[in-house]
Amino acid sequence: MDNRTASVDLQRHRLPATRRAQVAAFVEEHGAASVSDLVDVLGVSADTIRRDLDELTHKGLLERTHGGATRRTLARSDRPFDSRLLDQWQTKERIGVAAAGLLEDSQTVLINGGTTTLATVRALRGLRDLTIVTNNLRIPAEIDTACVRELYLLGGNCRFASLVTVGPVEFPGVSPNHGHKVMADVAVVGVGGISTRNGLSTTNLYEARMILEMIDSAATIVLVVDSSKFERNAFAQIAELDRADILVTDSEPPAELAQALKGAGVDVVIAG
Amino acid sequence: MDNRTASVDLQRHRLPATRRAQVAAFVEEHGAASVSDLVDVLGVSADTIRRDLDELTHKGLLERTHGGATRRTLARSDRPFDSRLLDQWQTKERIGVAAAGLLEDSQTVLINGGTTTLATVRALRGLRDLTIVTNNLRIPAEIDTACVRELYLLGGNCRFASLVTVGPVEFPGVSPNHGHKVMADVAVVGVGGISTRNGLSTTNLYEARMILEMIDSAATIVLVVDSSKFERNAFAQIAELDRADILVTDSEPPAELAQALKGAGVDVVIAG
DNA sequence: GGAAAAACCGCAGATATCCGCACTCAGGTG
DNA sequence: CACCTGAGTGCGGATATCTGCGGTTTTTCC
Repeated sequence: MDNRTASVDLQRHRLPATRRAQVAAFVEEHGAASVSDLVDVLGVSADTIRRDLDELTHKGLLERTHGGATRRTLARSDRPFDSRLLDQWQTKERIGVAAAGLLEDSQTVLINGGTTTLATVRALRGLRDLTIVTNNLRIPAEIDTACVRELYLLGGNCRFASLVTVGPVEFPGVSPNHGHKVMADVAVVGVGGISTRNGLSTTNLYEARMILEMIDSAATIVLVVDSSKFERNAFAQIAELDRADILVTDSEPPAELAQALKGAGVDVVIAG
Repeated sequence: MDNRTASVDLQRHRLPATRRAQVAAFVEEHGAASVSDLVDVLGVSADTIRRDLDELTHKGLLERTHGGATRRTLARSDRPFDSRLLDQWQTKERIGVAAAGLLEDSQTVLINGGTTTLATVRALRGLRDLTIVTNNLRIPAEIDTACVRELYLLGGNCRFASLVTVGPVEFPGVSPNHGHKVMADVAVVGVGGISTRNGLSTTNLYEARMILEMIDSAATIVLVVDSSKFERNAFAQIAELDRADILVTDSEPPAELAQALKGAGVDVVIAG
């Protein structure tokens, strides 16, 4: 119930996209939800919920049923068997589904490395005509090719541990003396730490620089961060909190951080 | 019966879809279930259960019987083992080992896409301090990290079928107005066809251009090609035979091609 | 052959959904 | 500042779906 109240608080005067992400997160967490449940939780009319549900169904994030919606029946092969890993996996998948709810057909999306961003990519099924730019080498094998118009991989030095490249967010041009910078609608960014005092950080200096470039290159910044990163500082600072627009995570941030996020104008979506 | 009480608790806003899922789960778990059983468990009328059963049968999730339903008879799992694929695989591995034998510690190696080049990468174990530049997305996950000093991935448009990128053989520079061309000791190149009259070819125009750039960027060109490619012409021509230095393959080329290779100064290595 | 159980059919009440419309509100534009 | 525009939302009424019930038909089994 307190959870419910919190959601209503966050929902007030926020973007429709944020609410839709919350709907997606709710359904993903509970496995199924009725329209009336969602009306209670989010405090909007049933019609609006239905429209959200239809929208999310169109994106392939959930399955519409009479009276509500259910989680998409997932038949995934790479589910970990270790139950502790399974918990983490489910958490990340939920965050992924909520984040995918923020995207729209035909957008250009920048995506960096990490398992949480990868979960977002797995949740894209149903979207269409996306242009994706990433340094994450695992994305081409995992993504549903039906969603993408083009996928561009950023070149650079390869890091084996995380299977990403590090380098400029840019492609060599046809003429050798100037490259193509990238402009995107949305950047989906995973980071190593998010804290009140130092903002966003990650473990690697070059990666930090790369993420900052991505942030500079996109109109809307969506952070996908699980709660274990709250108030943690990784080695290299990336940017202050106010560079982000929406934070998708799995549980309420601690009070101080929540306050800072609010002050920085960051919408928070709780997925689970 | 306590089970029933629990169900009643959950029954508040139960979605039809949820109930159907429960029906399916019940039948799946018990192997079979009668309508009256399900009526007891789920607390709805027999007609509703029947309609659910019909629905689920129509979706192929279970088999309808008089008075109830049973688990769907399992699909047969015998899959014919394709020994031809195994042969091909072994052939490629042999070619890979032979090609890896041509490389030396501390070299810079350009590698393009394809399963044969990937076999070469798997055979690198034992070499040290290599600098590798590739457009093959599968290499970072497969390569033994002990062999490499640095691995650079060429950025560009991603091709899903082959998991490679296509784009210039070049990296964006630190200053945005000139890129870094690449110079390598060896290029390990797989192609789609090799013929007396048209030389080297591949299925994709952009890939052809990229391979040519690789050839232009390396001192020594090693072709890794299995014998099924002999005298075959793929869609896009890459270069004449004389651009290659060494051909590693699995069996003697046909006479005419062997002659042409000799004329072009290409050493032929047969991987036994 | 006949009785009991199961399935089918049509109906009616309760929801859920669909559709058009009006209203709000932020973001341009003259 | 007035005006327009378009997305987002809530509302009322028409329509569709779900569900239980009584009545009828079919199946099962003795």
